[in-house]
Amino acid sequence: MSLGSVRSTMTEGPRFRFAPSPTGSFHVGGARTALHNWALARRLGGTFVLRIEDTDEARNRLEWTEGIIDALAWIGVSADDDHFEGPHFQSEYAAAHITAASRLFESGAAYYCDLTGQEVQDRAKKLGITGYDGYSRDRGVEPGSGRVLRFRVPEGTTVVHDAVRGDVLFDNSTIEDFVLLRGNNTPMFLLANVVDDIEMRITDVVRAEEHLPNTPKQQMLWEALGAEPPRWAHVPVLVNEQRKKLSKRRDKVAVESYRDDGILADAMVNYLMTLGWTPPGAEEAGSEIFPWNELEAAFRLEDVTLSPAFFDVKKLVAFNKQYIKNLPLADFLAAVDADLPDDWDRQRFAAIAPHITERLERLGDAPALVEFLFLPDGADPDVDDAAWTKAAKPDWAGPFLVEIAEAYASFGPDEWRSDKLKATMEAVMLSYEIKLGKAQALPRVAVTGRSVGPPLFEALEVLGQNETLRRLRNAVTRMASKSEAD
RNA sequence: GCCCCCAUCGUCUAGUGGCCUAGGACACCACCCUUUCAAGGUGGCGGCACGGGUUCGAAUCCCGUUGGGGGUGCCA
Repeated sequence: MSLGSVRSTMTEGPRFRFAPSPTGSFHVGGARTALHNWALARRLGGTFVLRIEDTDEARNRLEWTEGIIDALAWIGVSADDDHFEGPHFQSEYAAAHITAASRLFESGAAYYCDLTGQEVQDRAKKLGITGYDGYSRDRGVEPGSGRVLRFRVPEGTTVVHDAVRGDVLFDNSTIEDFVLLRGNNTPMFLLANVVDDIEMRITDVVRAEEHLPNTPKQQMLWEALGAEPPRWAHVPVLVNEQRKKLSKRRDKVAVESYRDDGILADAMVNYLMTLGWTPPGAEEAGSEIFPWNELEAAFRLEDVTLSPAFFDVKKLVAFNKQYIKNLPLADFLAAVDADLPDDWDRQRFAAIAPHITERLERLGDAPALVEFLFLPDGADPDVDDAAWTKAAKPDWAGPFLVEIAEAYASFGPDEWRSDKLKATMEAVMLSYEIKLGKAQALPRVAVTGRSVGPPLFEALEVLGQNETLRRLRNAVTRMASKSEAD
């Protein structure tokens, strides 16, 4: 990853942008917006511009920015791709913001006001209105310390053409003369944002719906600055189970936290894309699982839904399960490696891995499933008492266990294979008139400590004859002591 | 309060006036398969918020009601 200014080689085509503020973690909603912009930029042969809106938090800039770029890379938005441009930093455009503000003042599109925040509030209260009443519109206030620059909202109606929702009309009389420059002469978000977009020749603004109410103000600024406004698109917000906008405080929203939980990037990307949109062909396919290149080729703003979407972790996990199951073994081993204890024998894990991939919801579930294979020599697994009691209950359980242990003891070194282990158990169980499902229960608890896990005979093959016999004999002893106690 | 947006199964959605007795995915339930658990297969449960219009015909168009959400800073 390089933080140097990466210039896109794309010179034509639409220019999209993704403009996060560097506040630490990367929000899943932001990830979805980035994905939308990315899909469109690539499909349309355009550019994805990354701009870090770091107006006042410049100190941790590098660190946060690296985090954002890494998170973007994780979801496939790669800074090395030809369609990627940036990062640009809002803080580096401060001069342009001030210049634009001056132009607006000189043209009369904006004016200074010397009221303090408190005075504005007091006036509003007295007048029975909310917000600013336009007090200084025609007072001819000159620039000066403590004076804010406000935009002179013209009369009329502002029409926002939105690719997702169609035309949205705003009566300008409902929009107050908003602040462009603070009393300390620093630019407000709205101004900085618009000036940056103009400077970066942005043609398409695709973002979450929460920005829709800002849009008429921004559009008026574009026009006042003599620029042609971009194409707008506002996608619905992501909400929690209470149907509130996902928030950092209440909800688990950090992309990194899902990654750390063992959610695969492809699963996250695929799931995020299905919120507010369905890939065409999903119904015929009976599945919503699609590779990125197909999602990218099919995504259209016009097809995006209009209502907020619940970020459902259950469905995310369901997607993740599919993706883990479909992962080539080598990729699975690489992905899960970080979740395995350092001292586990990787070769041994690789031997059992094919039998656990379809049993995992998250990568991090892997260790618990096969722990019994990685105990120090001579150590016994923790036995689930309920599972043991249940498996040991039938009258035949004890004698059957003894016979299995004896049969397995007679295996030669080359015979210790899952197919033979299974065949032998099937032969023994015949005289007990039980099925394999019942027969394997006690040996399973004896060897793994639990009633569920990977297929037994495959696990035994990996465990090896010595350790298997030791655990089986241990269990035989336990059965014996139990019947004595009775 | 004011402005804006939205409204199909529990959830994500398909549906752009007749193809809808409303389709799929996730979740849930049952059965089958089975070496436990998974996976897989089959089936099931379950929805057009409400009220008025328009129309031969409305989930689809219009109006209203209700409900939800977003925004309303010298935050971004």
